[in-house]
This record gives sequence, C-alpha cells and structure tokens, in this order.
Amino acid sequence: MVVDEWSEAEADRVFQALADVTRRDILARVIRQRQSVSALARHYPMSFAAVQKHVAVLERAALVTKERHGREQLVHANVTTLHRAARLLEAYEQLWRHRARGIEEILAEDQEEE
Amino acid sequence: MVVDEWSEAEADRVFQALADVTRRDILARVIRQRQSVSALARHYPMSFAAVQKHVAVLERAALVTKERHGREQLVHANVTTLHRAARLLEAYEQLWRHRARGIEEILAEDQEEE
DNA sequence: CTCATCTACAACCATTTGGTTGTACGTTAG
DNA sequence: CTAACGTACAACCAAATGGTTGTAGATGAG
Repeated sequence: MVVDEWSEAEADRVFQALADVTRRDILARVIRQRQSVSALARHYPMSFAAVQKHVAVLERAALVTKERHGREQLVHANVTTLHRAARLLEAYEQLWRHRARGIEEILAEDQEEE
Repeated sequence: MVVDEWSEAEADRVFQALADVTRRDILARVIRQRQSVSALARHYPMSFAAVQKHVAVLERAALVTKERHGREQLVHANVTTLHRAARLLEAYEQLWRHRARGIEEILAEDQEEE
C-alpha cells in the first residue's frame, strides 16, 4: 500500500523528527535563519548536549544540514525534505478524495481538472 | 515560535503516530474504506494486540475514530486531522518563503495575493 | 444455548528516546 | 601562548515504544 516514492524508513525518520516540540522549534528557527548549535541551545531549558542530539535527529531525517564555519557548526534547513513530507500527507488526502469510486469516475474528474 | 493553532502536544501525537510504517499503512487502508480492527490485523505479521495498540495510537492522535458496529469496532479515518497536519507543514514552508525579509515586502506580497 | 469471533486490557520484555554529566579536542580571541 | 568557546561523544538513567502472551467480557452465528 505504497503512497509515495519515499522509502518507509525515510518517512519514519522525518515524522519521528517532527514529533517533538523542541525539534519543530529548532526547525522553524533555522528555516528563518541558519544558526550555530550553541546559538540554538541558548533558547532552550536543557543542556547543550541535548540540543545537539535534537539537531542530530533532524539531520538524520535530512530536515537540516550542518555546515562547518570556523569553529561553529551552522545548521540550516533542508526545505526540500519538508516539502516532500507535506506532499506525502497530501497524497493521503488524495486517497480520501478517490475513495470507494470506480476507475471511470476518477478518470472523469482528472479530465475536469485539466 | 508558534506556527499553528495546534497545541504542541497535539502536533507531537500526530507526527508521532505518523512515524511508523504500520500505522501509516493502517491509515491508508481506513482512508479507502472503514474496517474492523481484526480485519486490519490480518494484513500484518504481528499479533492482534499489537495492531490494536497501533490503532490506539492513531486514535489518540485523532487521525482515526472507532465506531462500534455489532461486535466489531469499525475504524475510519479522520481526514480533518490529516489535512491540518499537511497545513502545518505548509506553514513551515511558508516561513521559508518569508525568510530574511522586511515587513514591508511581506505586506506587499500579501496584497498581491488578494 | 453454545461456541467461535471480536475486542479490551494487563503484565512482561527489549529497545529507543530524551535527558543528564563528564571528558576531550579543535579553533579563535586577546 | 593561553584561555574561552564551540563541538563531539561516551556513559548513564528514567520513561516511552513496539512487540509479546494470556485472560476475560460481549456479541453474533448456527
């Protein structure tokens, strides 16, 4: 029952990464502007190491990328992955629109849309 | 750094629920057609109780709802929640488009869109 | 009525997760 | 050069996750 071109493990990692307030907040911050890990860490009531781990989770999900700049590690967002996640959800919504209908009706609607 | 009208805990639960292949597959199945828990369970190489737990996770996330029908419990999708999740991701994408720009430019673009 | 089916839920287990502290190492500021 | 900063990573811990088996209660079929 495949809905997307993603591997299941990739989707797992992306949604897992998004399933935490701190990580979504980090993502929102670096989308607006790339920041060093320690700059990010200053905003949260937890240790630097904890934030470092959150960034690592986002990185494994390919939602962010780190780029060395001097002694700092700049974290920047990977909007492509975010977009693909959004499109995956939309694909599920599409399943809904096409639910319980014959192939003729779906083809008919597809023509209308052109 | 709020991006949506959702409570953080709600978003946590939704993405957490989506972060598992089996659960995404269950969701896809019940989007197409409502099914009983045991009917769902037949498709997966795990115990009935395990599938039951997966459905419970989807239910806590408000992605599905159970409806008693005789001795069966019919699971059906809650597309509204799915849609809200998609819109949340789009909101993050929107942050990207509006990144690093002055308030004047954003207002100008908003007017264009009307 | 009786039996098979569907569901609920508890107890248990291994692994992962989200946090901590501590240590070590490269880099830049002064 | 030296001290401070930014990062990396290991070890540890409590709690959550994803699975199991087992027991028990409703409900429908025959």
